Amino acid sequence: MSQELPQSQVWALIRFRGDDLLGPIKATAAIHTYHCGEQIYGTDDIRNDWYRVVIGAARNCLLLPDGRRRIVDFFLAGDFFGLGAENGLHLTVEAASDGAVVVRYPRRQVEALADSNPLIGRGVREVALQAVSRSHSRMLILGRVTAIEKVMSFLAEMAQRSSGPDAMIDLQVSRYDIADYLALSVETVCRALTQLQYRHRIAMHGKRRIKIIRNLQLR
Amino acid sequence: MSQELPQSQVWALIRFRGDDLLGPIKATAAIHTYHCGEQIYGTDDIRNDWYRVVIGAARNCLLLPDGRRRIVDFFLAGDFFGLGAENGLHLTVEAASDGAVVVRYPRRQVEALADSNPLIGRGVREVALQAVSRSHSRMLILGRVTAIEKVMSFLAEMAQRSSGPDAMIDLQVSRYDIADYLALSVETVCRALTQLQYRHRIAMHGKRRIKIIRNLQLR
DNA sequence: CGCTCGGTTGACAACCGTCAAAGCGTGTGG
DNA sequence: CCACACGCTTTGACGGTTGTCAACCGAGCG
Repeated sequence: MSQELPQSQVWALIRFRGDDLLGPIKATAAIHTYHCGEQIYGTDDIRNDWYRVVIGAARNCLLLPDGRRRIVDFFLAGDFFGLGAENGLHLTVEAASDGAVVVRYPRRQVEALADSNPLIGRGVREVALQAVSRSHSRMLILGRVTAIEKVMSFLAEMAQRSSGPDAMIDLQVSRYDIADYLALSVETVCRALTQLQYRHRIAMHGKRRIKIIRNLQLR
Repeated sequence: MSQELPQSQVWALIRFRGDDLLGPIKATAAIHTYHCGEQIYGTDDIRNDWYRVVIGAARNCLLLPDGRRRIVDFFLAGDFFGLGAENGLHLTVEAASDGAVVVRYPRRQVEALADSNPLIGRGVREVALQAVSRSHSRMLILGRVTAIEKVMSFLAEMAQRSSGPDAMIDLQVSRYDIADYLALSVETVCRALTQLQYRHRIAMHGKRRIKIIRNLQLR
C-alpha cells in the first residue's frame, strides 16, 4: 500500500478544482489509497456507496464467462462512479494506477441530498448521462477506425478529460490497459504509438508522458 | 408515410405488455408513425420530450465530422429514449424500420411525475442505467471477438430484448444497420450469417426472421 | 422494361493478432 | 555490489480475418 495522503489535503485538492458537488456530506465520506490493480468494489459487494477519483485512475472491468477481461470505462480524477448492475456479467472496479486516491460517499446520503437539493439531483443525473456519452464516444472509437486512429482518438480523449486539448498527457494507465480499452493487442498499441511518433503527431517523454503535436479530427 | 394506427390500439399494445410506466400522463402524449430513415429528433432540435418505441425500432446515430455515420444504440419496442447531449457530436434518432410507431411525452410532465412519485423517479433513473448497461454489453461485443461472434452476440441480444432467449427473432433492421452497429462491413455480416446457417447455429426464414438453434455463450 | 435498393458471393490485398525474442527499469536476494 | 527475476515495453515475422472492389440476384416501383 502506498503512503496515505492527509485527509485535509484531499479535500483541498477537490475544492481546488472548484467542483465539490458533494461537499455537504464530506463528514461521512471515507478516503482510501489503492495500489495498482487493487479492487475498489465488485459485483459481489452490495454497492451502497458512491465513489470519486481524486488522484490517479480507476478502470471499470467486465469479466467474461471464459475469464477474459474487458475495460469498459476509465475513471479519471474528478469522475464519480458507483453505477450499478451489468445484466449478469461480473463487474469489478480496480485502481489502474499506483497510489490512486478515491473518496467513498454513503449512497443513502447522496440520494437524500439529491432529493432535498434539486441542483444536486440534476448533478447526480448528469453523472449517468456523462457515462452514456462516454460510452457513445467510445463506440465511435471502437468502430470503423484503424489502430492508429483508435490510439490517436484515445490520446485525444485523455487529453480532453485530464487537462485540456493538445496538452501534455500524463498517461495513468499501462499499455495493457489501453489495449484492453481499445480492443487491440498490446503490440498493436505499441506499433501505433511508434508510428505516431514517426509521423510527428505525438512526442513521448518517458513511457507515459505524451504530447500531442498535431491532432487530426478523429475520422 | 405508412397508415396511422388508431390511438386506442397503441395504448392497448402498451398496456398489454404490462409496463405502462407513464400511463398517468398519456393524455398529453402524442403518437406518430415514421417510415424507415425518417428523423425523430436531432441535435438541432431543442429536446424537451421523452420518447418510447411502440412498434418497430429506432436507431441512435452519431455523425462524424467527415460525414460517416455510426449507430450507437438501437431502441426496440418498449424502450424509452430522449437522453441528451453527446459532447459536440451531431446526433440523430431515426426510425430503423418502416412503420415504426413512437409515443412522445412532454419532458416537463415526465419530470414532474418523477418528482411526485418516487417509483417513477426510480424508473426514470433506470432508463439511463439500462442505456449504460447496454453500452457496456456492446463494448464486449465490439471488443475482442471475431465477426461471427459479433453477429451471434448481436442476435442473442436482439432475441433477449425482443421476446425471450432462443426464440424466433424478427429483425427490424437492415444488414447495413447491423454492420454499422457492429462496426463491420455489410459483406462480412452476410458471410457471418451464412456461416452460422452452415454450422446449424441459426435458421433463417426469409431475410429478416431468424431462429437461434444453438447459442454458445458469447466468448 | 429499366431503375434502385437490399442482400449475397467471390477475389485480393491490407491490417492486425499471435508467437517469439529482446530491451529496459525496478526490486530482491545472495 | 552484482546477479537475477519480473513486469512493462518494443520490435520482427507470419498467417488469418476482414475490408474493398466487383459482380450478380431478386423484389419493388415508376
